[in-house]
Parts: sequence; structure tokens; C-alpha cells
Amino acid sequence: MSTPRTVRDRIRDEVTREIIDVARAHLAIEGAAALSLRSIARDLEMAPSALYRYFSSRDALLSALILGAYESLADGAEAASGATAATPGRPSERWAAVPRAMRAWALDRPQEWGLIFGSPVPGYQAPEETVVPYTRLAAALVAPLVECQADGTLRPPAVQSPESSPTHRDALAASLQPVAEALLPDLPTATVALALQSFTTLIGVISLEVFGHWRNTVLQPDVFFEETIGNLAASVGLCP
Amino acid sequence: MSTPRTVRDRIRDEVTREIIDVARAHLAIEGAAALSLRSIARDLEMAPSALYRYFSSRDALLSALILGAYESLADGAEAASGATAATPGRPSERWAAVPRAMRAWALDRPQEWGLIFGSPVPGYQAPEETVVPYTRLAAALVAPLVECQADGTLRPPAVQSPESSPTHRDALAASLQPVAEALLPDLPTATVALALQSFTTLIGVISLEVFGHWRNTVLQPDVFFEETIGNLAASVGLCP
DNA sequence: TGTACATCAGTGAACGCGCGTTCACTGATGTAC
DNA sequence: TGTACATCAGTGAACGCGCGTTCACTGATGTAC
Repeated sequence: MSTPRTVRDRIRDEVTREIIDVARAHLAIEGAAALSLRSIARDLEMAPSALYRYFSSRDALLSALILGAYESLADGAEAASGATAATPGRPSERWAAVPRAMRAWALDRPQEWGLIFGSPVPGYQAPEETVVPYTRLAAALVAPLVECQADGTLRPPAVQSPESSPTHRDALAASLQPVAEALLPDLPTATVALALQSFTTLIGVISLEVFGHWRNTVLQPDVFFEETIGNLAASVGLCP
Repeated sequence: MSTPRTVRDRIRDEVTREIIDVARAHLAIEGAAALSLRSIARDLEMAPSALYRYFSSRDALLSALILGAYESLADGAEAASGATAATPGRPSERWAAVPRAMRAWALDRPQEWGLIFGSPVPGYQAPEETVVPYTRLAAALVAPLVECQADGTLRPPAVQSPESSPTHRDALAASLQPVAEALLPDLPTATVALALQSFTTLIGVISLEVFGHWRNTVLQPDVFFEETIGNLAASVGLCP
């Protein structure tokens, strides 16, 4: 049931994977815009029309690549999270595991990082199913935070935001309700905001490096990255 | 001298601007990848070949668009910075001006934001001259920080990074030397790092909103944005 | 001020290209009896 | 186990398309005398 039964089905799965592998290699070299069914078919020594047995259009193939990128990134994050949870250390050390895995993944597959966090192609809609791996990624990132909260070892936010009118607080809580509910139940709104802000910073710091903005600016990106994720751990209230 | 003398020269400048305007409009709708000289020529009711009197190739036009985007963003940031410096208020209030201007610009011209901070087109090199507006942008952002430093009203970083081995500190200082020298002379390395981290967060929070990642996640992006820049002001040591 | 020549913007036809997608087909694999 | 039919992967030719870029040209604008 789970593995296909007939030879035909097995070959079909194999060829599908081959197509995606070649497509991903092309993506890495030429970028998403230049991805072409014909050139993929050429590499596979197939007729271009044969690809239509596997993907109904170029966009369908691109969607598969996008979804695959999300899943691969989420897998990497979860693996790192699982490994660090198995050998417990200081919370701020464990916090670092997922960011490091995300950065390593992004440096390894910059075009796919761009597919997820870069500018979207206008008129093209990312597949809905990306919500699932996206949530897995976020959950892996905040896992140490949730555990410390359960322990009671989480500190209150060190920096108090100056924007503290009650209306602002209410609006913020309402704004972040989906995040709080899905990932960080029972945490104070300010902490939820700081956790989301940490995610934001992480995406920013990785994107800026991967997209080439650190050239002549940040000479050793890894050092700045470590400093940044250390700061994030502290800001969010993880004990060192 | 500064304004062109002959009629021909004036018309040339006008047409050049028209081409760029139409190109920018196409960019906003179809994205950079789909930008085509022929469709621009069609809109201008010119022969496609006529564009070659103004730009030597498609890439040259794209470079002009990219440079223009950087300059427009830097102009916006500087205008906001100048306005807030003219009517002094609390430092953390003044700090907010440039981030708000950047966000407004990005929401207004999402594709151009993507040109600057999105995934780069492989094989295509952004023009060197972008360094100038990029520096103007960064300088506008940190202006309140520099002023507070001069005042002596800057606080030490509230959150102490746990990564504090002397070797790490040295490597960090070396890493950030270009940033420190160009923008934040005489500030402690930890503060330089936090300032660059603020820039990073800002790019992240704007990109995630503009690129559509807040859908069903952050219900009121402006509220979260305000919270974020408030946190950044505090983290960097600006008094409220 | 008027003339002769140089400069330059814009035209229109043509080049070669690679693309996504369709369609009628062939031949191999799978299924039902 | 063997046969008859259905399913499906892959082929190859063709479709129409829009693209960037080149080139010889025309006619208007600018310049030097």
C-alpha cells in the first residue's frame, strides 16, 4: 500500500524523482526564472512532451520544487532540533541548533532559499501545502523556548518595549493570535512578539548573507551570525 | 552645463525617463524576469530597436532600474531622517522615522524592494554604484544612534550576549570593521553588532510582509512592525 | 544669416533562438477472465 | 497458464509565440564656417 506494487509504479516514482533532481540542479545554476522543461528533458534524454506524463505544466513542476524546498528545510530544522533535545545542554546552546541548521541549508541551496524567502514570482501562487512544513520549521525553532516555559526557567523579556499603551498591547495580542495559538500558547504577548521577531531576524540575517549583501560589509558572516543568535536567545528570555 | 543645452539633449533625457518609467511599471506588474524590451517599446509606440539608442542591452536597462530603486529608497530614508532631525523629539521616536519610511516605500514598490533585497538573478551582477545609496540608507537609519552617542545619552546594550569569549569579541570586531568605520566610529563592538542586527531585523520584517509571509500569521502587520522597531530602539540603547 | 556637412534618433525588416504545449502514434506493462 | 483488452510511458513532429539584437536606411537636429 505505502510502497507502490507494480514495476510500472516503481519506475514512475523513480523517474519523477529524477526529473525533480535534474530540475533542482538547473534551478541552482540558472535560477527559477530560467527553469525550462525542454532543457530538463534534454538532460534526461527524453522528449519534452514526455514530461507531461509527470507534471501537468511547468508551473506544476515549479510548485513541486517549492514544496520540496520547504520540506527539506523543515526536515533539516527538525533533525537539528531533535539532536539537540536528545543531548540536553544549556537552553541558549540548544536554541542555536535550528538557526545554524537553517543557515547551513540556505548556504547549501541558495536558490531554494530564494524560492521560499525571496521575491515571489508575480502571478504565481505558492502551493497551499507549504503551510505544514512552514509550521514544522517554526515549531522546531521555538521548541527550546516552549520547554523553558514549561520548566519555569524562562526569564521575562529583558528589554521592555517603549510602545506600551494598552491599546497597542491589545492590538498586538490580536495580531499575533494565530502565532500564539499554534506555537506558543500561554506565553505573554511581549514574548510571542520577541519570538516572532527572532524568526524575522533569522530570516533577515540568512537572506542578507545568501543574497550577497555582506560583501565588503561583514567580513566573517559566521561570527556575526553567532553573535546574532546569541543576542536573540538572550532577548527572548532563555537562560544562558 | 548641469542641464543639457540643446533641444536634442533635453528630449533625450525626457525619453530616457519615459523608458525607465514604463519599464518600472512593467516591473511592478510582471516582475523582473518577465521584463522585455519589446513590450516596453510597444507601450511607448516605438520600434524595439529604438531602445538601443538609450540602453545598450536589456541588462543595462535592468541595471538602471536597480540603481534607481536603491536611490529612491535612500532618498526616502534620508528625507524621513531629515524631517525627524528638524523637529527633534525623543530619540526612540526619531529612530522610528527611517524604518517607517522604508516600509512605506517597500509596500508601495514591492517588486523594486525585491530587486534590492530579494533573490538575485544568477549570472547577473548588480551595478557597483549601488554602494553609494546603500550607505546613505544605512547612515540615515543609524543617525539617531550616532547623535545620542555624541550627546552621551546612549545607554549600554541592555542584553549582554552570552557569546563573550575574548576571541569571539576580537573576531566580531574584525568582522564588523567596515561597518564600524563607515557608519559608527567610536562605538563599542557590541553596539555596532546590535545596530547591524537592527538593520537585519528591519530588512527581515519588511521582506516577510512584502513577500507575503504574514498571510494568516500576522493579522495586522503594522502593529507588529511598530512593536519590532520599538524593541530595536531599546535593544540598541536609545533612550525612550 | 545662410549653407554644407556631421551627428544622431528612430524605422522596419530580418536573424536565429528557445520556449510551453498539443496530438496522433507506438510499444511495452498490467489486468481480468 | 494463456489470451484479449485496457492502461500508460514515451516519441517525434508540429503549433504559435515572443524574445534580444543587428543592420542599412531616412530624416530631423546641431555645428562650423
